[in-house]
Amino acid sequence: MTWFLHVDMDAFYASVEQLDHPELKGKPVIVGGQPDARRSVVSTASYEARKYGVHSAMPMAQAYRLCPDAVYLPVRMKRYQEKSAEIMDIFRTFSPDVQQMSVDEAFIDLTGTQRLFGPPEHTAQLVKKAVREQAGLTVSVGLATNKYLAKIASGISKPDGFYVIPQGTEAAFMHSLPLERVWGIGEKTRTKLHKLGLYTTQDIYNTPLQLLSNSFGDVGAQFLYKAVRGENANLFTEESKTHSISAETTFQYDLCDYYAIETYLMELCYTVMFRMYKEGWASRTVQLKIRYDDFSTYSIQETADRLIASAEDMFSRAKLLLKKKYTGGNIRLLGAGALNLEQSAADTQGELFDFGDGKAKILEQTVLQIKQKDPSIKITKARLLKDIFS
DNA sequence: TCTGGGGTCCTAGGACCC
DNA sequence: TCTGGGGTCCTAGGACCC
Repeated sequence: MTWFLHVDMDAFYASVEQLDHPELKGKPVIVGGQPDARRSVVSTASYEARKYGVHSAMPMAQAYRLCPDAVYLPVRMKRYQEKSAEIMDIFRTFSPDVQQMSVDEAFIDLTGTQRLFGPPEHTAQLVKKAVREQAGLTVSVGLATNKYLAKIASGISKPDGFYVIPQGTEAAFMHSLPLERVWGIGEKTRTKLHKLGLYTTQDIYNTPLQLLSNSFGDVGAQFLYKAVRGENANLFTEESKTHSISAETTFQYDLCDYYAIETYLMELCYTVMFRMYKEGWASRTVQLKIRYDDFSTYSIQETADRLIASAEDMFSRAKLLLKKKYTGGNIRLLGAGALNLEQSAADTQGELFDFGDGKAKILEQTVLQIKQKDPSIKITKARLLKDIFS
């Protein structure tokens, strides 16, 4: 019998802040953009703040009205990643098979760990204890016979929760679950289900696969059919086929000056390309994303025959996309990305196939190396300098 | 009070080839 | 001279998740 544990850290960003600043323990803490900044949202609210109705993705201004006395803190991603790595290492002392899903959650395969740690229920408690004692944080865990159910289970009794779905009760568990808790069914799908007269997991259970296919397509129907039976066993197992790296910015005030738009686009391209250098990716596809003041959102992408050679190269491709897509108007958000990433090959052919970008790439990578050695050193394109001095 | 940023996967249609 | 069928690659948009 296979057993999977899903571990979800409780209000992760806020909890790390409370750990690093003990005087904040027991107080409402809200991590996100500045509360007085326009267009910022809540990343994480501590459970003390959630009592006031504050939750993730809520506009900061609204959170501030609900809970003006909360402590508002900016996101310190590096710190959370560091803490995350520490906790993942703790997980790996319980099983060699740890699958990290995001900064604050992971699956731990407990199949065959009985000899070392006892039954899975016991091991789950050991994991909670180890994280609490060694990392100073609480986590919620779900234990089930497949990853899909373990993931749902971990959300049942948050925070500091523990929920087991015993073998043989999988379908019964799903029948007891409100639609809002079914992973993979969001607001749009729920509305669509309601229109079909389906309000519960049991309603879906009693609907023939063929009927579901008519409304949700073969893949969607298959997902729903299996979900309500607790049978999405291999949902999180496949390696993802595609990878992408993107960066986007929502401006505090809309942009309509073409030169300013291009300058931000350049900054985004440099951000994306520098990450690709660091992580060893290559790509032939550049994507541009535009969101206007009415929130309408458009994207355009173009795949070339040859790889993006440098940040400058990516910028010139993105500029062409901007020219094609942007017809004027107020831009609220601008994004740039590289899609269909491939492993970057060793740079042995650089001289042979130098399309004039070789120098740009070497320059950019040198800048990156200097920045990595000493992050306090500021080197940047003259066009971006205004950001440094502003 | 309008609505962040970074991802993955799916669909439907078009281009192109055999 | 009214039009098959399959496969692959690409694109734009949408749904969902953390």
